[in-house]
Amino acid sequence: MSEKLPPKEEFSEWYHELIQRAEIMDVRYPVKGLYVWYPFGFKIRRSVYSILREIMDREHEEVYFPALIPETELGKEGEHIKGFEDEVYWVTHGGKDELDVKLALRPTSETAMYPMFKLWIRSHADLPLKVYQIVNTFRYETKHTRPLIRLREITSFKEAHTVHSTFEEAEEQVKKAVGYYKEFYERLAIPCIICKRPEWDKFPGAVYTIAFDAVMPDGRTLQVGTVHNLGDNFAKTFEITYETVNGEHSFAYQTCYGISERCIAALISIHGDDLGLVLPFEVSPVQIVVIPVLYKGKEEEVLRVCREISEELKRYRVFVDEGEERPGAKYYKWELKGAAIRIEVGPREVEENTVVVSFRDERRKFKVKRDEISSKIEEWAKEMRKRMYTKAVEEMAKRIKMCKDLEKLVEWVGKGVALTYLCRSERCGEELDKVGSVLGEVLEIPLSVESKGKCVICGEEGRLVAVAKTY
RNA sequence: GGGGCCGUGGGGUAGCCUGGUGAUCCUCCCGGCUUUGGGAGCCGGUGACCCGAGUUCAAAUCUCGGCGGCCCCA
Repeated sequence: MSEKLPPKEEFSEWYHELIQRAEIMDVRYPVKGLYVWYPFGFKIRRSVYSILREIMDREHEEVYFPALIPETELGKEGEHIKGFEDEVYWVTHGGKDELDVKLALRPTSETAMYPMFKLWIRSHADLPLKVYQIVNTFRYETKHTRPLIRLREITSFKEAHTVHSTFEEAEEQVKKAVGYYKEFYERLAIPCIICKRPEWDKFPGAVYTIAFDAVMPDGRTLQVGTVHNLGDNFAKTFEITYETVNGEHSFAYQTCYGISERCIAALISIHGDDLGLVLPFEVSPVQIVVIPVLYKGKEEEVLRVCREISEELKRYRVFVDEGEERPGAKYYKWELKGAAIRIEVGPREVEENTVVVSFRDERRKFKVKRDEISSKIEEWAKEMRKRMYTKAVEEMAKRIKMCKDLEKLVEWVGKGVALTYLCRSERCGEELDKVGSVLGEVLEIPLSVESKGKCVICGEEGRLVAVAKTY
């Protein structure tokens, strides 16, 4: 028997407790901002990232670049280094000797990759180049660190980097990347706001940045994905050129886009409830849990049926919980851990050739004929994902409010996301950014709203923007 | 950047103000008995005062420093 979780309304406490109790991360590692993946958490990571890999593998190749970047490369792109210099960890010594050239622990890998891209790319035939890697990155965060959300070591940064011969082609790639990320988050049943970040908040060195934001239960947003068009900024710095068909030399155009384990923070936070994790079937470490209801004298028969069911469903991640606890305790335990489908088998079910089934998101119980289970799983999984997505959109809608005047907006930001209109002037943008973070011009949002209106600051023609407190 | 609060078994806590008892309670964990259709009960057991210095006959308790955590404001 273990204690209840704090209610989800107390989001911060709920999140922190759940992360530990469900055995996702151990927060006790003795360095601030670094956390340990438990085996259970790591299984979630693995299935989430295998979706991401599957999507990436369609047109990218996986690579691995070193974690250490020489100061001379990291510092080459002026804007880029300005954006990261306060957060870089430096390796300054090799044993007792001080290094001639300090080595940075990658905060991101542009400056590790692009000097090599210069060597890899000679002619138009080498383009486009599309690669990705899933690696750890380091950032010396000074604000509150939080498991999966704000880390000093991001353990699971999926970063893709592409190189093209024209700006238009890079532009196309950005669109594709946005499409991939949409698909990824749809499979996790997580609705996102897709925005074009304002100038002052774009990726350092990029022409522009498109970002995916999830809305957390406390109304703050979590940036869970970014797509950058780098133009030829980095190509000029790192001399990435190619020979055209005509024999001329031209700078290449680049994009990069990334997703980190924040996607798992969103997954947990958006779907979870007062009892714990609710995970889509596809990513649940235990997709189906079978609970035997044992009575003295009838154990053997019930266990035999449970094991048969498990064998029949072995193409999924099934677990028969034969532990000593009573059934009720097991229900709570597997609800905490987000087992998607629960199957209960007791003497009654054995007698009738049925089982009791319960879905983690709904929690109602119903009887199913034993020989029908196997053929229904896919359908159940699909419906469950759909229900979860619909519910997530509804919850999101509750936390987003159209605020056409500034007073309302000021009042709402902090409780949730405000939608409003903003003209393109820098002054109005900065003014609005004082209220909360301007996420940028809204490109897509799973709600219906007018895309144009009057600027909330000056009253001129403006575009739809989102403003929120962010993680 | 500025301010405040707090570090006690694996987790959560009482004790600290006013120094001295076998360091409290819940939970987890281990062993046993008994039970099992939504967090069972009883018995027994393991396990802790963040680190360093100082004050003192005596420090979880007071002082200083370090490290770590949390919160508020900009």
